[in-house]
Amino acid sequence: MTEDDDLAALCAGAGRALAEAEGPVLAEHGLSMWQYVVLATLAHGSASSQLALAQQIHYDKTRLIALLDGLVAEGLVTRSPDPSDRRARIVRLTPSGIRRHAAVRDAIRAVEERKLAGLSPEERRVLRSALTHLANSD
Amino acid sequence: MTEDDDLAALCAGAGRALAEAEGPVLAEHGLSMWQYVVLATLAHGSASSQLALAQQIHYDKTRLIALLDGLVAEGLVTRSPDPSDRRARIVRLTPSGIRRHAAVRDAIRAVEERKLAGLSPEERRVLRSALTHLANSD
DNA sequence: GGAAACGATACGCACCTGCGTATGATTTGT
DNA sequence: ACAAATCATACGCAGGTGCGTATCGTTTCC
Repeated sequence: MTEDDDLAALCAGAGRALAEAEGPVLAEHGLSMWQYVVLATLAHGSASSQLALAQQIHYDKTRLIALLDGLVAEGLVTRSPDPSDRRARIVRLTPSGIRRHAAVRDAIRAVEERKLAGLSPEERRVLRSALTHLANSD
Repeated sequence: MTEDDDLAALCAGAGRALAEAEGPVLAEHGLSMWQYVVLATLAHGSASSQLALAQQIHYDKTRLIALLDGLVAEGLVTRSPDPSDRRARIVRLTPSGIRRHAAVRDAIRAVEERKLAGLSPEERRVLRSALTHLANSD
């Protein structure tokens, strides 16, 4: 019985299961998946311009504008001109955005914790490391 | 440094990387991702009706018809009436479909092998088992 | 045996997505 | 200083996606 599914299919299945479990949590906090991804990326601090942000999260740069508009309207992020390059805008979390992200992140982690139940710490470590390897190889 | 990305984000990243690597391989064999998923599912033998097939691969049942039409037109699968329930159609791989699937599956596995380079057999085992666990829990 | 459920199919709709194009402001390279 | 590249933004288009609805033949269940 070589069950041997494609790795891609396994990733897709796990990803879908996680997304389905996390969807309601995001909804409770009034955020869409992409809005959360933006907040998380900004919280991580690794995005300078809007273009860089779009590339980092693999989101269409022309539609990122509307996404950010929504977050700005909710007071979760700000768009300020970059003093060193006045073409670019620097996107930053507001204090309210920081709080919102922290709250949602904790809720998300609780959901993941539940989905990971039954896996040893070592298995979890290997899982994360292997997924990171797959995402960054080649 | 609690890099600690969301598991969902990690799965998405790994899945995207695999899909990007496998896309060209599928194209070389003249198959779309969904066509390959159907072939693989049929090869696995675990689908009776078209409805069951759609649910198994999480594909919209109303659009599965056109997908199957394409595969039938290419002579890779057949749609025959189920003798035990004349409403249902049994979808089967043709000999040509079996060969096509085997060829693509081998090519896909070679790609995955390359992406997995650097992971020990034990790590690969844990990865597969953990992903399966995530996909099937709850 | 008649009503309700079910499978395959067709069709339309609303949304999301990636992609190309355009424009204005600003920076960079020569 | 002038041309070319760059960033944010707007707009549209073609394709994919899930979802609801309808029809037709068939099966199930009282």
